[in-house]
Amino acid sequence: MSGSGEVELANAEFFRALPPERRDQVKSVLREKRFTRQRVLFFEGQPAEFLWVVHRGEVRLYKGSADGRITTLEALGPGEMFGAVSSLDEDVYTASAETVTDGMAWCLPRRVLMSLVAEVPVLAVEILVVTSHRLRDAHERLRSFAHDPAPARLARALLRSAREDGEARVTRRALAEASGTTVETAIRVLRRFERDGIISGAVGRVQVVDESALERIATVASR
Amino acid sequence: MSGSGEVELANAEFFRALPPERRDQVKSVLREKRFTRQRVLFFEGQPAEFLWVVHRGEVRLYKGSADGRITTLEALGPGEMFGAVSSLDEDVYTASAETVTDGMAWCLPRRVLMSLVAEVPVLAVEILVVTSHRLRDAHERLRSFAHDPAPARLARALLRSAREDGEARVTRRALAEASGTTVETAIRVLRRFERDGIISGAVGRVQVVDESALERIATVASR
DNA sequence: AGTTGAGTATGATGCCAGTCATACCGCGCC
DNA sequence: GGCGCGGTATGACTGGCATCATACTCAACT
Repeated sequence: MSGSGEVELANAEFFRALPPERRDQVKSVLREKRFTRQRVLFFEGQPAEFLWVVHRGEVRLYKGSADGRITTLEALGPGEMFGAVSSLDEDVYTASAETVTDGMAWCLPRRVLMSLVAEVPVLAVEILVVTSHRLRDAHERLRSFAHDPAPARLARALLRSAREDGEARVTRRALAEASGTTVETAIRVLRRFERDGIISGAVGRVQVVDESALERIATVASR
Repeated sequence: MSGSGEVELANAEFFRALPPERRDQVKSVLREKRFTRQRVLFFEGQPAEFLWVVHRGEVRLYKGSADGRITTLEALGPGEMFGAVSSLDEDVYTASAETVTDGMAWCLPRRVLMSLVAEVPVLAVEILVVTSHRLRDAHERLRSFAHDPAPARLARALLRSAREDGEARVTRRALAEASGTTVETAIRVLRRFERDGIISGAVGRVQVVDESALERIATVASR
């Protein structure tokens, strides 16, 4: 995620790789989907109809387990795309998408995407760069989930969602779902961070005070 | 991973997207790297010099933690590529690669890869399809690592590495590293599987007897 | 045959974290 | 104001899994 403002079509992932004249052409096919917070955009398993690009607001991709637990896979902000992977090589979405805040997203129909990529192959490179980055990210989180203790994973999640000023607008629940643990553990750990002067807490908000301490916790073997 | 035989250049990932005349041309630039088992091909953090494609044998990508524990990210067989993601959008490898068996791999220098993609953009689509598939895979494992108990994760790893006849040539150690647990737990869980008649064990080898039972354990909330 | 080492196996111990139950607080809503 | 709800918080209980120590089996090597 990269900031919470608003992004021009021309600067958004995917669209920025489009030649300007094409961009206007595509614009007419685009649907604009306005949304309020905590709305499901699509569920895992539904037919992948669109490539989505966030214009304003925040969206998260997640997966649910059989027992109802949820894991957040990606948090996306203005300019970032999602649904591309499913649209290109699978016919259904392989994760669910939910809005975090109010906002708006552009939707590009799958068929248009396909023909666009066929005509303007550079688009594939653009999508590839984004996908590559996310794959590396997923690999690193995979390693972390495999062996890192909960405090380290939570520290990572905190650093991820904190802005430049160190503030993170996230609930304990959101942090838990992003770091593969439960709300209770998140609360306990964050409470300890607060006692140690590493963060200061508030409702639905966490202020990172000692960033380097968090980074130490996130990376070190922790014992 | 897809079988353990040998693959023709023309059928390998990446190369199959190349027009035949180009293929011969590229062939002359290719290096053939022969290897024995348990050899490190490259470490995480080293400059990404090549795109690799397995010709014969098995290779795995992995990451190590500060405390020495290892997580296997991908297991790759004949025809499958790796190092592409790093080569394209980063200048260093973002994971380590190690051979599992004896075999051979083709190495395509990074510069050649870059210019090839620029000239033959369809290559980007080919790489994108592979990368997309791996990203979806990584996401699913991420969910599994976040909340699934060790038996479910091990069952998954077993199903992944079993061939059509149900035999998996893996050590307990390899299974542990692929499922985010320890050798001891892997042993314990596999022992229980064996008692329950789900698998039959041997040194460095596991025979899946009751595949559907494994699938149940892998997917169900396990309690 | 004896040695070595890798893989496999088991039990004891302890910690970490998940579950359950409960409670408080602030806030929006009726 | 009273109510309900979501987020936060805490304590008691429980269980899964890691750690450590130890030992067995088998194959390779000498």
